[in-house]
Order: sequence, then structure tokens, then C-alpha cells
Amino acid sequence: MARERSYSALIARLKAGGLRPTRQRLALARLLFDGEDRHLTAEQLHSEALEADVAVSVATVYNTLHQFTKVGLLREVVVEPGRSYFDTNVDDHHHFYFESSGDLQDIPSDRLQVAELPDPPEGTHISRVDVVVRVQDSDS
Amino acid sequence: MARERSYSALIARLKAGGLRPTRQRLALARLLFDGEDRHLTAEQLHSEALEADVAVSVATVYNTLHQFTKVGLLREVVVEPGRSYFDTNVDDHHHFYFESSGDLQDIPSDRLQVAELPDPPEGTHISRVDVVVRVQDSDS
DNA sequence: AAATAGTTTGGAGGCATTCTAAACTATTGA
DNA sequence: TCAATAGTTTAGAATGCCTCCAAACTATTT
Repeated sequence: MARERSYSALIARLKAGGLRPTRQRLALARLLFDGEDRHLTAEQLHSEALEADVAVSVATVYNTLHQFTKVGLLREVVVEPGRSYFDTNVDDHHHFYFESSGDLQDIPSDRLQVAELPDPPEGTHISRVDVVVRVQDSDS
Repeated sequence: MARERSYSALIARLKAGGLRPTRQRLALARLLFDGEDRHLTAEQLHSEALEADVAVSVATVYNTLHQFTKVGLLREVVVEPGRSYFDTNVDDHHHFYFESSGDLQDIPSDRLQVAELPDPPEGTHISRVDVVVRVQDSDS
């Protein structure tokens, strides 16, 4: 994926979500989407931004992550208390969670099926089904 | 379930886990296990304890919840950032999560099957599979 | 180019949770 | 029975992640 191409594609994606393509948002979007799928925390993204000489505040990182999530560019994954991960893969899929390291790994939806999903309670509808397969090191 | 009976059963369960049956632990255990299955936060349990005239500190509530979890009396459920729920049902089962209210509801394991679970990565083994079915109010 | 609407920012604030070290309590063993 | 010990509880401080605020800034519209 050529940089030029993804760059203008990103602008389009932000605009489609009603978000102005500002310097900060574009820089963060590039860190997030300019490669393979990723799972990262706000703090990790902020560090990466600083390392890449992108001046951006913590508040903006949080704002941006939530805005991107609302617009469908990211998905929030909650697997441990006190910390949210944001997943650049917004397709239907699930996760391995490595309890020792705290890392996440995608499980494509064709590798894991949820059968017999019960009907949701009266007056509600299902917004998402999250499956987290927690794994430990074999020697623990 | 008579109170006397469950009371001494609780003492046995604590002892089995290597936990001394102290006043605080027994009082909390009673609030937790003296009825049907529950999902509650540390804060909720602390409030209930105070309402029931059980003097117990926040720190002890947290300590106790984690100790009970380690010993298999409780299960920790993470569904939203910044807050943990503790589930008195430690059997294999899953959850509905009501996004509007923050409530949890059990889904018995015979009502929801995970098919085709992929093999865990080399050097790891599965410790648990958590399925959270997130539901919203129909009008949102 | 001015007006406006939306965005960013540092720092303060908030909330759930953990830590600390001193006081306390259950258990053990003489 | 009573110390010695090991384990528990506690208030309050501290931490960590995250949100809020109001002022400065920037993109867009007119």
C-alpha cells in the first residue's frame, strides 16, 4: 500500500466520519493504519507519536481514539481492568489474550464460531459478540 | 438453604482455600453467597456491607474479592474500562452485557456454544474462554 | 479576510484500585 | 492458658488511567 494513496484515503475516511483532517489526527491515523493490524493502548500510541516527532497531547490521543472508534475506524477491546486496547481491525473477529504479557492476537471469525446464540432479552438487540480466549504460558 | 448450614459451609470453603475465616471475610461471603448468583463491583459490595452494619474497609473489600477469586469462589468479569465485576457463579457460562445500564446477566453454557475453537499458540494453553454478548435497548 | 465552528492543549480533577506500615486477630505450640 | 507467630485489617496516601476545563489555536465557511 503506497503511502500517498493511503494518505489521501485516510483524509477521505476522516471526512466521511465528519472529522476534520487535522495534523494530529492524520499523524495518529498514519501510526495506526499504515501497516498491519494493531492492538494498542492510548499510552502506547502517545509514546509512538512522540518517538515519531509528532507533537500531540495525551488528551488529544484519547479524544482521537474515541472519535475514531465512534466513526468505525477502530474498535475498543476491554480485556483487563484499568486499561483499554484499541484494535485497528474492525472486521468481525475475536481475540487471544496472553495473560502473561498482556498482548492481544486476532482470531479471524472463520476460525471461531459462536453457535446457538440465545435470543437477547425482550426490548434489546445484540450490538456485538466478543469472544476472548485467555491463554497462559504452558509452564504456569 | 438454611443460614446455619451455609454459614459453616462458608467457613469450610474459606479454610479449604487457606483463608482464615475472619469476621470481615465471613460477612462479605454471606453477602455474596447467601442467595442467588450475583455480579457486583467492589464499590457495590462495600456499600452493601455498610448498609448491613458490617464495618469493613474498602481495602479489605478489594483484598477479599481478589482472594476469593484466587481460591475459586468468585470469577472476575471485565466488560467495561475502569471497573471490574465479580461473579458469584464460577461455573462455565457466559454473559449478556447491557450497555445502557451496565448490568450483567448470565448465559448458561448450554445456551451458547463456542465451536471450532482454534488451537492456542505454541507454548500456551487456554485458561478460559469469555463470551460477552453486548446488547443495546431496541430504540437506540 | 473575518466570522464560525471545530480542535488541541496543559494541567487540574476524578475515579477505581493498590500500596503501606502500623494496629489488630486468629492460630500454634509450649 | 498464654505468649509467639503468622496472617489480616485499616486509614490514608499513592498510583494509573482517563476525563474535564477553558483558553489558544486552526480549519472551514461566508
